[in-house]
Order: sequence, then structure tokens, then C-alpha cells
Amino acid sequence: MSARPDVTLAQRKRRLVSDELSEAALQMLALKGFDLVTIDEIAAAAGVSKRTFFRYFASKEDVVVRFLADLGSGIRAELAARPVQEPPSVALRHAVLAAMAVCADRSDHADRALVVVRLILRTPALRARFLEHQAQWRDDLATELAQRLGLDPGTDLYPRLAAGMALTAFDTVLQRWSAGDGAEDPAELTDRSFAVLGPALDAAERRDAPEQGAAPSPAADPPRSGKLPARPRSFREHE
Amino acid sequence: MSARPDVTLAQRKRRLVSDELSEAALQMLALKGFDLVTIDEIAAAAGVSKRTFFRYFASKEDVVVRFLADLGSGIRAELAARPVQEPPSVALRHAVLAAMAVCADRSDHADRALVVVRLILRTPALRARFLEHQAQWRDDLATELAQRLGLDPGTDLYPRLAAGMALTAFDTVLQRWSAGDGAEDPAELTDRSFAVLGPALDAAERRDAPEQGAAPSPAADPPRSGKLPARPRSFREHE
DNA sequence: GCACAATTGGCACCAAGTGCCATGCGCGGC
DNA sequence: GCCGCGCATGGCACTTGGTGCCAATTGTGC
Repeated sequence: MSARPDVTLAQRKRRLVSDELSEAALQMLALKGFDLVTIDEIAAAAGVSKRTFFRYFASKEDVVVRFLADLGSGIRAELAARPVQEPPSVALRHAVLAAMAVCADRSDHADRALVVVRLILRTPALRARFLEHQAQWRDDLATELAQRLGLDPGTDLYPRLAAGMALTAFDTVLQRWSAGDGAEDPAELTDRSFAVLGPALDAAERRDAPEQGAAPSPAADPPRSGKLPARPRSFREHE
Repeated sequence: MSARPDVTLAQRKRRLVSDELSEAALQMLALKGFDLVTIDEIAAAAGVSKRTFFRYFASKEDVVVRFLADLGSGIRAELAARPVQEPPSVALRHAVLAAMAVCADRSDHADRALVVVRLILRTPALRARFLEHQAQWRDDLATELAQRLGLDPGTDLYPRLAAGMALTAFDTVLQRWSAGDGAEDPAELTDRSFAVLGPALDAAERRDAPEQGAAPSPAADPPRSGKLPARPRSFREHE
């Protein structure tokens, strides 16, 4: 019966428990609401103890957010896989597209993704954790981008800003997609988002990268980029 | 001694307890680390009970994040106060500048802001809460922007993307500023960030706003305004 | 069959929050 | 001056997330 000789029985058992836990958790959480389900209930539904639950998931949020955990590495991997001569807007668009693909995937666990996303976006605690992950992705994306463009992430603001823009697009698409019950096409939403961001991405990159030998565009422009009139009046602080 | 006759004694007392709590919490948390300080300790240091702590702050994170809570409304207020004919890049830049002003303020509790920001950025739990706030700010900024430009936030992606870009700039500046021990000028970092984002902001806005009656700019441009063909495919794609 | 590691469950324990109630204090009315 | 009202407080019990520890079980290699 074992089609995977390199996978021991213990490992399969572990995987099975993990799946059972995820399954039970996701269903109950989506049904009753995140904070109306205790971990004891989830564990009991999966047939294990609460103590065992925490041997598989670091927290209650983890069991939900884990579904999207590998999106980050996926985005970065896709970016790294794009040809270097590709302009940032295109490369980043494909990177985000790769992440959205698992949402658009209508075959496997299609609506599962939709349920998870909607649960996350409407539960503050989950949303917070998710944003934390995104922050990590942004760091990774920024370093990847910097290395790709030969920039120094310690001095150039561009990599971080570009990564942030890409993830802003990702976030916007996710939100729209989940708000529309998955009716809208994630890929099309992504394209539209990058149609807004893209020109900025490339123009900015050209202006901010001092080296990067072959810059075909004249990049003329009255930049007005330096300082501007000092400071708008500050507003009152708290109270 | 009471310079505020319209403020009752009870209110001042409450305010005093709140300040005492914030003070104690901030100092201890920054000193020992966020999760190495219990609420009982903070409360005890402020001379109240743990139960009272929770009558002033919703959570342990709240007492720290509260310091930055009003930044969001400040940003939105500043955006709303900018003249309508101002292009989004300029208006948003000033909005972010207004928020950064409290950080640049070297007079009052200058380093206090730096301490808080650094504590938040390097503590996962606080970072998560902070990002949650930012997500809320982005929603607010997006609706404000949509209303300012006469766009429908339900169909146009631009407001959300623009708000996200502005907050990306904010976040990037904050991070750089705190990483450099406050040595760099927040206003200058903000200007540099918007020098990257700005052109995109305006170009995209012109392209995405179909109506907007009084557009002084000729807005010439091959508009290509609506949907784009399935995929821009400006370069080569292979999949 | 036997030692060995891994998995598990139960238990005690800590910290974050919350609900409830009794107490104390300021403040206005009488 | 006394009384009652409102409010802030403190203490307590309780729930829940999360962890450390240990004993029992189970699978694995020899």
C-alpha cells in the first residue's frame, strides 16, 4: 500500500493527524467564528488532545494562516525565476500572479482558498497574523529585488518600495476577489492593479538605479525630486 | 493649580492614571522586552491593580500601539485638508509628512517616539497590531481618496492601490528612520520615497479616472482606459 | 523479543483577559 | 452635616491560549 517507500509510516501518520486537525479547525472556525471555537473543541473534533494540537500548530491562528504560509516563498521564487532583463513591473506581476494562481485554481481546493481568505480578512486576529507574514514577504522580496537590480537595500529605498507596491497589489486583489465571492478573475484583477502600479515601478527603477548599464530610455523629466518646501504644519498629538 | 476649569477632577485623575500606566509600561517594556514583562508588574509599577490596567487599555499591545493610534486619523485629516486640485502624489505626500512630523519633532518627547517605534518594529506581537491599524488607515485613506477624486471604491482599484502606496512609503520611512537611530531626517526620507512613488500615483490617477469633470490637464495620452486585453504581455511570457 | 526513539495524553502551571461584586471616594441635594 | 448617587477601584473567580514536564504507548531497527 505504501507508494512512498522513502516516507515512513510515522511520517504519514503525522501528516494525517495534521490534516485532520486543519480540516476540523477550518470547518469549525469558518462556521462558528474564530473566537467562538476553543482549541479543546478543535482537538476533540480531530480526536486528539489539546496538548497534541500545539505540537502541530504554534497557535490558534497558525492553523488557519498556514494555508497561505508558502505563498511568500512562492512569490519570491517566481521573482527569482524571472529573466533578469525583464523590467520589475513585469517580473513582480508574474510573481504576484503565481501567488494568486492557487486562489484561481478551481480544481483542487478551490473554494477552500476562498473560505480561508474570507475568514482571515474578516477576523482581526487572523488578519494581524497574515499581515505579519506579508511584512516578512516584503523583506524577502525587497532583498531579492535589490540583488536582482544590483542595488544596495541599505541605501536605496526603491527595493522596499517596489516590494511594498507589489504586495499592496496582492492585498488589493485578494480583498476584491474575496469580497466578490471569487466571481472576479484574480489574474485579471492582478493585471489591472499592475497596470496602475507598473509604469511607476519601471520609471522609478530607471531613475533610482545609478548604474545598471543599459538604460535605453532617456529618462528625461523635470523631476522636482529633491527637497520640497519644508514642512506642512504638524497636527496635534494625542488628545 | 487647575488651569482647566472645564475639566473635572475625576477626569484629570483618570488622565493621570493613564499617563502613569503608559509611562511605566513603556519604560519597562523597552527595557526588558515585551514578553518578559507581565501586566501585573506594569500595574504594580503604576500603583494600580491589574484589573484597573484593563479598564484603561484593551490589551498589553494597546498600551504601546496607542501612541501611534491617532497617526491614522491625522493622515486622513491632512489629506482631506489638501486642496482638491492638488495631484494625489502631492496631497498624499503631505499627508504622510504630517504623520512623520510627530517623529521628527525633536522638542517634546522626541526620543520617546523613536523608542516606541523601535519597540513596535522589533516585537512581532506589536508589529502585528500596528499593521492591523495600518490596514484600517488604508481603508480610510482609500475612501477619502475615492471621494476626493470622484471615483467609486467599489469598482476602481486606484484608491486602494494609492492608499497602499502611501502607507508603503510611510512604513519604509519609519523602518529606515528607526534603523538609523533617528539620525536621518524623516521628511527627507518621505520626499525621496514619494519621488519614487509620485509619478506613478499621478499617471495612474489620470488614466484610471474616467469622469472627473474639471480636468485642467489636457490628459492627452492614448488612454486605453478600460479593461486591458486579457494580459498586457508587454514583454515575452512563457509559462 | 528488546532496546530505542517518537508520539501522545494528562497534569500542573503561567499569563492574558473578562465578569461580578463589594468597597471607597467625590459631589450634589436636602 | 447627612444622605444618596455615580464612578473608579480592587479583589476574586473563571475561561482560554500556551508551555513544561513526565509517564505511558506505539512504531522501528536489531
